[in-house]
Amino acid sequence: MKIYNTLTRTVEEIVPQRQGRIRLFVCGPTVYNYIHLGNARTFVLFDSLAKYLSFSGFEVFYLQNITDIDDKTLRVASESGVPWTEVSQKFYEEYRKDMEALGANSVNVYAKATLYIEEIKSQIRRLLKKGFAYETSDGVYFHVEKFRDMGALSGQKLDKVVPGSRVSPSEQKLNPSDFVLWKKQKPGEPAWDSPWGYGRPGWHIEDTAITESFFGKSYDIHGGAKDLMFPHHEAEIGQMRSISGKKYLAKYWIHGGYLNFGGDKMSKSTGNFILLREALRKYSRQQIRFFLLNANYSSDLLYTEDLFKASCEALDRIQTAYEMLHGVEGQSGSEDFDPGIYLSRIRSSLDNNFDTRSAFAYLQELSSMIFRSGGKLSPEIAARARETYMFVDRIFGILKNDAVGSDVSRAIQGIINLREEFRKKRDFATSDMIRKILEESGVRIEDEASGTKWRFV
RNA sequence: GGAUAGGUGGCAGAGAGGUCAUGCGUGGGACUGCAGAUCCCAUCUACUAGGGUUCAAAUCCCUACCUAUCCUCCA
Repeated sequence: MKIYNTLTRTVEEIVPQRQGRIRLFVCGPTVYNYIHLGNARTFVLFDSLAKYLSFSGFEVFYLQNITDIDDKTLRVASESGVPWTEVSQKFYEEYRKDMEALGANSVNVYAKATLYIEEIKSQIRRLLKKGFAYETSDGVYFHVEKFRDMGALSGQKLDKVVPGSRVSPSEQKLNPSDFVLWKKQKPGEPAWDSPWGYGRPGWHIEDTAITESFFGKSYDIHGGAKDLMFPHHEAEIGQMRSISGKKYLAKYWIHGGYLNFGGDKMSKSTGNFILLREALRKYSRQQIRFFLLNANYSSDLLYTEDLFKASCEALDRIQTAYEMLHGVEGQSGSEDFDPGIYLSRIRSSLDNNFDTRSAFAYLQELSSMIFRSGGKLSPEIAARARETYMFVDRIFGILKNDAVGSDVSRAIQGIINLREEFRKKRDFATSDMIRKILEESGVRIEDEASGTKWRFV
């Protein structure tokens, strides 16, 4: 498949460094709060991408880091009067629960930064030895001027970067863009022993220490949302390539767009966000995933209630067509068609820079074909169509596969049979009441010529 | 100031030189006890502006304007 590589600014065929195996790393969350829908967008993207790469025949190893020590962790800890380790542990667990609820289950290893302190120190030691880092009274810093390719990923030129307003005058940095590798301990802060005294790792170094542990000095794909491109990903590249001397840290860099909310980027620091778990209370994970994936992954996506609803309508139609496949009459329709072409079109859309929007458009076309057939498809065609839906579902997780034949479904079927008795007697007042009560309980029923269908809403 | 990505029908959003994107919405009809779902017809000849290249441009080139994001923690 081809994918847009931020590093080269072109769409490139993915050719892994090791035949048939892809090593994928994605920046995970800083666990000091619940994740929001914008975070979820990124994780759903890479979850789906990892699954698609697997389906495309690659053996994928998907690694994600967990930032479990950070200024924000400490701030939350001191505000709530809870040890920082409890804050991290709690929100790490909540993050995992959220991912589970979202069906994002393709990560092989979640690596917590604090479990890699030795590896982090080893990297810092090597950077110091090679002259890429220097020590000051408050920490160890990476000297950006020593790394020629600094800024290559984002296109930024060091001398044009406006230094942040938060750079305090007391800092002894050689260049305003120098970033911290090791933060020396301040009173009351947690710390680990090191050649540079007690302290804790900087944010950027944890990722390269973790990826080096698992993948070595170079791997295939690095993912993340585009807000991490500068300076975080630049810093990672600077650190690892300075150590390794290799051409790449990762050969392909994939950046996802933002989820915007109320005109602005969804962001924890501005308070402009919807928590994923809040969204999951109102909507199904299928609806959330479809909404997040029904857009170009690198473009920003606007969230509004209306747009979300429209997306749900579209998904509903796909879902209804899929369900219709279960009840086909087994007779050939006048308009037989080949569902296989939709599957191959979906695959080529995905092969083309993971164009999920077009892939879904084809799925919608397939759905229209099924509706147009009026439910009269040969079993063979129905089976092939079902295959297409299942393929899409295994990668994107957008279809509801309610267990038909479960105890619950038998109970619901019983109620529907009861309602049918009233309908036969033309007691519509009672039958409508049953329908209304079922609807309020989350079961929608629809009368069709072939019988009454039901589904969860 | 620098960097990056963009400007497509009522809305969202694909396409990347010549043929229907798709979905949501809207109007009408069919079906139905009603509702829903679905179908049919209609609505829509849309591509920021101005130049150019070409037999042909939403798609390529130039100019202008506009938007978003990053340069500070951020998925």
